[in-house]
Amino acid sequence: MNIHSLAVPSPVSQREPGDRAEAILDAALGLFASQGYHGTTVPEVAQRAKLAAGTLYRYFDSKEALVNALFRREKRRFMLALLDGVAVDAPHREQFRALWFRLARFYEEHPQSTQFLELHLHGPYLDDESRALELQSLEPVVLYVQSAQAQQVIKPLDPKAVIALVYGAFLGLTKAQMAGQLVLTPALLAEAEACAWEAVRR
Amino acid sequence: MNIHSLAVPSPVSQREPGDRAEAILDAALGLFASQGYHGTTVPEVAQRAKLAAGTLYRYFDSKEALVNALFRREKRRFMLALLDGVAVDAPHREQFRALWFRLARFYEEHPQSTQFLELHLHGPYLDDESRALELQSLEPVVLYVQSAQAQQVIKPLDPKAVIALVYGAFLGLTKAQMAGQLVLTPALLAEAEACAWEAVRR
DNA sequence: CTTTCACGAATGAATGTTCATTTCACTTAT
DNA sequence: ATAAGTGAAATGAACATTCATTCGTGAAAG
Repeated sequence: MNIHSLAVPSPVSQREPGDRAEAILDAALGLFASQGYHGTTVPEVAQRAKLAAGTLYRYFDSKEALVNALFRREKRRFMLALLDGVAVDAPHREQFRALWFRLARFYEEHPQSTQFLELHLHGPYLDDESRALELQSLEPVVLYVQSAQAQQVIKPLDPKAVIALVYGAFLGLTKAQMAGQLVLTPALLAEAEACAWEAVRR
Repeated sequence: MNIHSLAVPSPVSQREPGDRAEAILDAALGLFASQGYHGTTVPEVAQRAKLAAGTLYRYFDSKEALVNALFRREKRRFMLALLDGVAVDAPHREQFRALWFRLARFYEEHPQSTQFLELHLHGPYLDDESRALELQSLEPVVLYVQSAQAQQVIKPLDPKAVIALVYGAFLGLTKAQMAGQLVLTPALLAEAEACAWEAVRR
């Protein structure tokens, strides 16, 4: 996709490209999340990242490459926040609560990322690699649901329906908060967690 | 209006019964729903509505006026489908079921409308009138929830949280279906309705 | 009955603007 | 000096919108 060393003199490793590329991705996140892909211009992204429009193209081949790189970074962040170090041996009820509050924490710390991932899930500009990552990410959660179902703890629905219901409910809350209709206090989040559990428990 | 609207250039004398504006809105619905506002061009809308780009401007002042007219038409359709003729005297459990299946029916019959309304809810191109309609539409549903809460039938959460949870869960299902991960059979919808009720019942 | 006329509706090429992307002259570090 | 990185401006394409023109129709005139 972006930086190949084919047609260019071999790159001397005296720079720190990570920082600059990260800054571009950070800038793009806020803009894509609030204005969408087509509603955001490249010069806008560059300005927020404090560089000139042309310079951005040294880090990303195109606007499309940028949005895909961003999607993959945010998706990985999200899945890491959701699953990394989760206690797979805990009771299913405990795991459910843990997953819910990990969702809540990720949203609290990265609302733009949540918004971006939701908004761009079905964008036609996402490439095969991004789509593959999307599918692959769902797998561990499906396994959790199936395990809980095997223990008769969660209703025997299609696991993807279970996920859609619970995550959909969570997203509904975040949307209401972003629209200013609701404040997601810890108390409300805890009550909503109980609701979500009641929805899917056997 | 014009009784003889057979003035179409060559082939078409069997136009939509009423208005040409309706044909434009129909065309715009499909495009805005799948490509978003900025991702859709006016000539594209005109072509799908089978008229020239310039002609569209005889019916709508601008692209923004078009998307607002469309938003209001679809929002009204949606609220009508959800609430019109609902049995306000039935038990709350019955009303909940009725509302859920009205959602399902509307989605089944107008998936693009569901998608459009969800996608454009927070677009900065929506004007004050559209936003006012949005807020006003929520009111009857809030009243239903409050009534059920007064009867100790639904959990005493913020009514908007109840709505966000239930409608969010429903939207989660529709998204999963549109992504091809799920098929919303009548059986699944009925099971999901039971889940949603378990989530919010007292 | 046929021709002419008037006028609103419809057209699509033209307009000015904005965009993604490229180019190039300049800086900076070696 | 040289190589690599950078920003400002240039470029060409695509966009929303406009407008001079054409078209189709019913009425009027012959």
